[in-house]
Amino acid sequence: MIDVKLLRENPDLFLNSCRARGYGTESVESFFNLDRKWRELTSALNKTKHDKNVLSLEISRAIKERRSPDAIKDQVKELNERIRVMEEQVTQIESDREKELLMIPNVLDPEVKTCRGDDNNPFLRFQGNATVFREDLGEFMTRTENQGVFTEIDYRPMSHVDLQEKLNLVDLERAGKISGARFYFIKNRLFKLELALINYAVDFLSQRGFSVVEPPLMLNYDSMARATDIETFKESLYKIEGEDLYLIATSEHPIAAMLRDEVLDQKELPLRVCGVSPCFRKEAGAHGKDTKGIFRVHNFNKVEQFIFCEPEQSRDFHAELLANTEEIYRSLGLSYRVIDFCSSELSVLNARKFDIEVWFPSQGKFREVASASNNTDYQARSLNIRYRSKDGNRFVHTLNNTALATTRTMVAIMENFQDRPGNSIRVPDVLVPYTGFDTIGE
RNA sequence: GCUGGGGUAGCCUAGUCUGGUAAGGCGCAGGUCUGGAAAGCCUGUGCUCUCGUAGCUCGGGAGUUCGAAUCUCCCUCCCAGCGCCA
Repeated sequence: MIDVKLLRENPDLFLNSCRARGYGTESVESFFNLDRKWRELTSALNKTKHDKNVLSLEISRAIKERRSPDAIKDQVKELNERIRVMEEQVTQIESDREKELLMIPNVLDPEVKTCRGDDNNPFLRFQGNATVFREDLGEFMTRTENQGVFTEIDYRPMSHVDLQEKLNLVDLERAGKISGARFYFIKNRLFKLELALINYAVDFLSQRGFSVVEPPLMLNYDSMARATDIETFKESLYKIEGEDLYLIATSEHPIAAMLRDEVLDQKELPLRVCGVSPCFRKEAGAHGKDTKGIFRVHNFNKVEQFIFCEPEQSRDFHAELLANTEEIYRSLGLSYRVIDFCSSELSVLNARKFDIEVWFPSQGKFREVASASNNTDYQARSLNIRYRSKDGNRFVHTLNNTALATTRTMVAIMENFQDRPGNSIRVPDVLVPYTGFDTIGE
């Protein structure tokens, strides 16, 4: 939720943000219309309530002085009826105004480029040495603005779908039989690799000041609605039938909601939290995309980074979150590019967002593996998370970034570290202490 | 799931029986004092707005009443005991 005071003081800030995102400005205009009506009505209402309070005291006094209060009582009854009618109107206007307010997106970080379409997301940097099939060199160099470092190969590596079937690592068919498309059984050494990835990421973040939590996997409507936006409800969330509960789509949401309605001490900030959990997603907006394999699935495990901090520091911590994930992928030996997001591609919550996209040689594409968001005070205001400062209680800023989602990272490992005939997969060196083996297959 | 006890401002607590418009302490901020500090003393310290001799606020909602932290009902969360259970 945005800052109403700031909106009243500086409407242009929000109008410009809406325009840059490609949203209409109707919400802002409609808000001001309703706000004007609300001011007029609450003023009249408060005056009437004041009159009532005065008369009420008068009754108290009359009783003490042994005078009859009946005449005053009748007056108050009349006022009560007027108050009841006015309150109904105010409640309606407040609810309409609130709806408009929730439609107004966060103010963009001034660094965000005004542009549209994910093809135009500004490229920031490339890291690594990618294995690139000759035919994909054009795509690779375009996406890295000719800064990509690569090793050329003259064949297309096996897709993870074929490889995992060949090596008996995933059973999609039976998962489909019992649950449907986009479900999977992970088996054997691939499962141990998954545990290794989780443990590696948790250790990595623990060494960098993060506490670790396994969150509730379901949230009630109120907490979920405050932690996220309408788009997530439409595209991602599974509802539990007959209960006020939703399966989480990321541990970001329970971690953010964890501190809702709390006032933190300034000393507690920054608060770095690492969340580990399954994530459940309907993928409603992705019909036909990535239908095979485990790249896009209805549930997967993810290690998430989350930071609560003071407003002045959120840009620095955004950079820290990005650097952490880059370091994890670099240490795994995977090549990636970092992109900044276009104004039109950001979610309602985001002030700014970076993505990390790893090179998948069999697909011949960079694909998203991590998403680093700075939600400034937007999420914290909805969740009412504040801290005590010299200037009174202020809303914290919240930031999040994937540390590592297991399925996508395993796909990346399968596609980048398979041998030529697709008989085995090399385990990244940093994971060997966790897996206890250095090869899958053979 | 059952029984009992609880939820009051950032924290702790009084008020609830007997309805009359949230008392006090801690912490925090400012002032006074001081060479500087501590202590003491004074002031402020829930939210909203149009900033007032204003309105709202006692876990949430509904009811009774001129008036509810207080009485009634429903819900919720916490604690203890019992039951069930991986």
